[in-house]
Amino acid sequence: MTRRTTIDDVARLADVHKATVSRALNPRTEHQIGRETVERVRAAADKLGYIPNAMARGLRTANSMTIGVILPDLTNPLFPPMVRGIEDYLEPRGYTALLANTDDNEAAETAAIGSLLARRVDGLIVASGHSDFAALAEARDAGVHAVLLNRDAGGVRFPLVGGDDANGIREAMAHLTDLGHREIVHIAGPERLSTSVTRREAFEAACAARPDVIGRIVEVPSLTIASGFEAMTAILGAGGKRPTAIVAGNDLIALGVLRSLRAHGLSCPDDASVVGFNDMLFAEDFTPPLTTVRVPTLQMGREAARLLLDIIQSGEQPTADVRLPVSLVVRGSTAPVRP
Amino acid sequence: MTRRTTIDDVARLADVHKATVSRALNPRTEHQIGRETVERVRAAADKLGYIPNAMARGLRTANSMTIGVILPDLTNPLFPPMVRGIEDYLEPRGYTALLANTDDNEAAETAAIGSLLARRVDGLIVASGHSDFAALAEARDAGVHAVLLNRDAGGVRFPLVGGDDANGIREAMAHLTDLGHREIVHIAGPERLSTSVTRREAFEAACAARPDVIGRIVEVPSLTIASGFEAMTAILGAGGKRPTAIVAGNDLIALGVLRSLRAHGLSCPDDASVVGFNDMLFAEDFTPPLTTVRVPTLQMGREAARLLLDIIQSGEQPTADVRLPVSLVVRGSTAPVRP
DNA sequence: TTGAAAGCGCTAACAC
DNA sequence: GTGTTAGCGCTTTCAA
Repeated sequence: MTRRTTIDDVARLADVHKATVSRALNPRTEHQIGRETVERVRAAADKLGYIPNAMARGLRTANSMTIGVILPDLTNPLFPPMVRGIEDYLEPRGYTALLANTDDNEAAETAAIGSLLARRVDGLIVASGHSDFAALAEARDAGVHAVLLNRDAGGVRFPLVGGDDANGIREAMAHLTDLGHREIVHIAGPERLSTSVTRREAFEAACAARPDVIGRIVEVPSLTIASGFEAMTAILGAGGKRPTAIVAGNDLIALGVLRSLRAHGLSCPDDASVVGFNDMLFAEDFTPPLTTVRVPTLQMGREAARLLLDIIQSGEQPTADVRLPVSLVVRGSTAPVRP
Repeated sequence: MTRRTTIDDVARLADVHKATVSRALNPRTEHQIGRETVERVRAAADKLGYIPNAMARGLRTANSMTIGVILPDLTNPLFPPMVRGIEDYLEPRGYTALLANTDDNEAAETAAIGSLLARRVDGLIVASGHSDFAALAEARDAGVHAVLLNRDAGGVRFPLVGGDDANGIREAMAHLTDLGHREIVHIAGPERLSTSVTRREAFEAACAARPDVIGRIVEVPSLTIASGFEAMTAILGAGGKRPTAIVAGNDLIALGVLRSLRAHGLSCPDDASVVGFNDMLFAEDFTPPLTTVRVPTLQMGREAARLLLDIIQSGEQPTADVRLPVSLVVRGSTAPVRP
């Protein structure tokens, strides 16, 4: 890699001091410099293909124009839209996102935070919040600004941008009861995830408000297809009355439920209705197309980035969390209960 | 954000010179320092929570330990596994990936390259290659090392890591002809993508080798569900004999084909067999589950990262491209041709 | 409006 | 085995 052009090269060619080059090329200080000089500097910079070194600038200005994004697994379809939303907001503002996958694993969380702090990120967007995210405290101690995305964290308090999960469950339950369902099982995600708790509580509240509805909760250890499959298989294997509807903790669980139903020779929605959560990619292409709660993941990413940049620029912590509206999308996996 | 601890703080506490701290904390130079001193420095660093400033280090060493990843759209399910593979390889080696989405748009490509060059990435992995990626020349001129992932680029020559697409199409065609299909349409992606060209040529070759097979090619402008839907709708709308099988340029197109079939009240695979390409996430959950060519995207990402780091460390350009094996996954969207 | 000088935090060459 | 010195490429006082 041949030596890159530096500000001194440009200064020499334009026959000015490098400080002048710096000012001429920075939109915020450009007005301090004579019109003609700016032109000359620009011409020189263009000619040499000068691209300022962001590391040198960052070292001097003490901000890296870089945002760390911590998520469990990019391969989980929930996250790419969030990341895209974040990047779309950051990019035109000169910021770059640094991604770190944690796989819900404490060692990786610690490593991720360490790597991001070493790169002196100006802020953190944490989409992998859970109740015992110890490494997050390190970031807090380092004075890094952070915003939580989708999932709340336990110990460390940062503002949260999420969807209105409780309302999503309410709508799902209203839809199912309208269809005549009275025996409903909620397959809930692990308690360490705030979204699981919110959804479960909303489910319980909805049942409490409708004494004719018999609600039951099954908790699974992870929000995966496998967990959904196993939970549904257990439900079908157990004796007693089969529920007529399932409210899954998320779409992956719902997909596992669909697969289990199929494996048992049962039909959805004829033998059981299923509702998912998130409206992830391809939810409409499953067999049957999934009725689910749409969460505006792309917009959530944008909002998180916006909130974080606001915090960085103002230096103030915001007062309240941001809850974006969700909406029920009715498709083929729900139907009136069979007589 | 309170001032972070620097190497001088650690030096003061350990009562050594900062150069000693630097050496003691760097695994590669640690042996130069006395055992006891290393311990003392480590203790001091731990106590202060010292995390070296990667920008300062990068400025001094002239490498950022950073790799730029250029892709069309993270939201396209083809890419998250590749990115994950890249990150999994980079992370334990101290590198971080910087993502840039281009949306197949020239302005964004230029902006992406510029932003990555400003951050002085040590190398580039380009998953958005196409025949007129002009901005790539800028990277080449800057002396940046690069590896192409999945798609080849036109003008600028860099090593490519991809799947054995030609063989994938051969296997798909063998499968279809075994099932008795003789009228087959290939819905090909745009010519600017090397994968489209390779697949199309393999399709043509397979047809040429089987004179009893009537192959036809329909080209679409993008590898999307919408393109697949429109193409299939046009095929069904046109008079003449309907093909008994479709070889889609990728899974998204195949999905569009499935949707179109359904919209026309036709059944897959009864009225037409469909083969996709990539085996992207959830291909097995569609209606019907998609027969497709599995491309090892995660492994391709790893390989690309490995190749790039090798190039960076050795300074040598590799001789040949890397082609990873692909395999046909037979599922429900293909069946024997109806008599 | 522009120049000079200092320094961000680190590592590498050179001393001893 | 450890200290000294210089400098990576930039921005930002302070002067003029």
